[in-house]
Amino acid sequence: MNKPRPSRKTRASADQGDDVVVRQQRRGHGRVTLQDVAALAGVTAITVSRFLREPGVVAAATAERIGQALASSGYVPNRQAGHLASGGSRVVAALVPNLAQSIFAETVQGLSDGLQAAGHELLLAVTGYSMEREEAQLRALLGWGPGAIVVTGRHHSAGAKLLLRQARQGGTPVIEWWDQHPRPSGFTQVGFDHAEVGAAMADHLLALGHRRLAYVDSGVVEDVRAHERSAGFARRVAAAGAWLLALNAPVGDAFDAGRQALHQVRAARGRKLGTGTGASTDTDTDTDTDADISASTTTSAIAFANDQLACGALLEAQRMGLSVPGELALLGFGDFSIGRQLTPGLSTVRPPRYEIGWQAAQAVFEALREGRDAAHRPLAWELLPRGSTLNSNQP
Amino acid sequence: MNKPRPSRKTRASADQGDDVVVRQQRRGHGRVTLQDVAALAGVTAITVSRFLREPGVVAAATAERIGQALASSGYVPNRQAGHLASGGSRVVAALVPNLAQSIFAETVQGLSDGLQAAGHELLLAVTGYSMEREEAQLRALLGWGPGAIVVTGRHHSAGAKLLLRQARQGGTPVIEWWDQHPRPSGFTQVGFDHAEVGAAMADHLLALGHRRLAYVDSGVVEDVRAHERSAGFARRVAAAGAWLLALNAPVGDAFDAGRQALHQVRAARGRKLGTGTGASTDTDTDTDTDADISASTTTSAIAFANDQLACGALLEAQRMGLSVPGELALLGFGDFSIGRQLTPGLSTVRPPRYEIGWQAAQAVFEALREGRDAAHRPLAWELLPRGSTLNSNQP
DNA sequence: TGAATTCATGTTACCGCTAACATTACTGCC
DNA sequence: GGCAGTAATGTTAGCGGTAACATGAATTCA
Repeated sequence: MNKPRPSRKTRASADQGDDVVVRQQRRGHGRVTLQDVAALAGVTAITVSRFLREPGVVAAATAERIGQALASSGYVPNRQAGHLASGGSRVVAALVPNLAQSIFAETVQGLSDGLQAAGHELLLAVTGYSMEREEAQLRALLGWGPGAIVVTGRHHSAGAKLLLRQARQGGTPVIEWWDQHPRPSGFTQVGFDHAEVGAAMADHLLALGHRRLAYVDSGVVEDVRAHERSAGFARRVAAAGAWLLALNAPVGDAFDAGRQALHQVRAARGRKLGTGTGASTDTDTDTDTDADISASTTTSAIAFANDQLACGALLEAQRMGLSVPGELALLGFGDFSIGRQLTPGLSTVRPPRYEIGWQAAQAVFEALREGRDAAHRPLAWELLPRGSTLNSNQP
Repeated sequence: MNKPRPSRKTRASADQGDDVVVRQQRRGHGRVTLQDVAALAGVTAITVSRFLREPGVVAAATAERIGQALASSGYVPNRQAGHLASGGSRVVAALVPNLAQSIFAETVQGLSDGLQAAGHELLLAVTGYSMEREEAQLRALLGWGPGAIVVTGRHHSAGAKLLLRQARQGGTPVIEWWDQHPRPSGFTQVGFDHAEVGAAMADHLLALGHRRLAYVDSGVVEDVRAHERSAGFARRVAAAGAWLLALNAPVGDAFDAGRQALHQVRAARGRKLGTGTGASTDTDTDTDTDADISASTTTSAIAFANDQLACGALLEAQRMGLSVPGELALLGFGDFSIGRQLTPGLSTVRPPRYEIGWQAAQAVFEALREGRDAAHRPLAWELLPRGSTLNSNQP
């Protein structure tokens, strides 16, 4: 790591001028530049530039020499200069709430794979489920003049929304992934409607005859999508006139949280319980229409914001000797491998984790190609009934 | 997303020149520039530039006006131009083999968190455990003139090594994470010695009296670090004169692979078995010193390349009615939550997943601050004995 | 009080590359 | 053979910032 580099000769250097005060030359990175390659090949920089972008436009003989010059010099193009000059950019900025042990890791991988194939690059920022941090990150990323921006969900701070609108106005495609909502946000959405998933989860349990349900929501206050699933679940339960116990998972390790949540639900036997943190009051619909509270006075099915919570509860239920799904049915979200491995297998919803990333990349390409907003990409999810809700003697 | 923008007036425009052919102006991104802000504040661009980098150097009154101009204009600095002009860069390029459901996700998060605090940005590439792809990615990332480069492990293609050396020569810190080897690679290493981990895993099982061991290595051929753990394990087993069955996990879902691996190990009862793919022949040390093959002729302990494999095997063992650790001890690597949740808990090694990312960021800062290579950062891992190897009546 | 110094800001040139226009060499054609 | 048309390459002027040097006003100090 030695800073001093051989001083490349510059055009305007008055070599022999003794009394002429020579302004100290500004030095670049010391890397090989287009100029250097061009000199090697006996052409000017612009010819090499053309060759790099469209090899066909230069004469065959020239192309040959340039090719050799490139190879022998170890030239690495300076993207900053290129993008500055052309105004374009092949960087895609993506923002995710979280990466560690989350569904987003696979989505980022899908995006990365998709971009890769087209020679785009990925600038990634992790917001930690904080809208404030998202806005700051967004501001920083915008400095790179990204060719496109991918943000998670449709809920952002007012400042972030402004930045996104401005970017879009400037011709930068903005894509919201992991969400899809009837009420348009103005940006291309690649994902699915979480309220619908929540409703489907409720339907599944209701169809199996459960009338006293519980929903364990994510303990992360800003995990808006989890709350939407929760709300969708609650509405459907209310519509069916069934009984709902809604609570939020404790913070900390998700498996442990699931275990604790199970105990909370069991402890609430026979009595109503509010949400844990009171964050999302609208999901707190304890639809206690006593018309239908028939035989069982205790919760017979629990749905969870994610598979980790559900698996924790499943393992705890087994430890307690509770029969699943006989005494208690459990339903997760996310379709993580582990859920399929347990016995009974965890019923869950499979979101298109990887697909969202891949399709987001395709949406970026579409927008850049067409010069206008890409179409929404509603992606399919799937409810996977397994042993934690289905008795073996049921269909 | 409408391209046409109001044409900002340029300095050299001969507004009234009728017969003077005016060269078509080149247009930028249409975004607010430093010039615009400066004009608003009644100063020149350089003053605003100074204010942004070091607010103290401009007069209080000027600072006030510039601050207002910045706020009202919605200025977003153009990093490309800035870095081009100054030669510096606040981007850190990081390469990981994989993100989805892997230990690297948390490491990237650690890096992201560390960089964030210091106003650096993260340019991420996923190599898919392919050295070829790593080299291509590296070449692309270098085009951004990153302020530092973080690569996974110390094994790279010849071309990639050359690029890294060149970058380092040019003053760009290069950091290798997730590895730490006595033989220096020339770059700063942030991680631990995987062979040592393998040895410790063997020691743990040997100390418990196991003499017929199996090691299930990663099925990913290019997962060099897993192979190093395997080799370290094998050496220690050989040194102890115990019996080793080494095999590679099948590809596919890691839990399923673990299940299958268990059957393969059981099927090998009494006979030797080569490695599955033959990738790492040096781990294939079937140290069949029959001196010590006493009572049991069947494998009594299996170590795995990762927790997913181990958990798969643990669940399968339970399904088969095998007693763990009575008939079979199981040991994983990675310390994923799930291992702690199962009964018995999975004995495993906890690598400093998040810490590696965070410390890599610190190493970047150190290198940039000191102007030379940062010191190696050997990080501690920990073997966590749990129920899958320890009988409850053992200490 | 006037020269030296400091402080605040401006001017110029340049980072490395590419858009727009210019030029040159080569082709075909009547 | 001269001229239009085309193909290949060159020239110029930026993109939006910042390093280096310059300048003028305010301040210090002998």
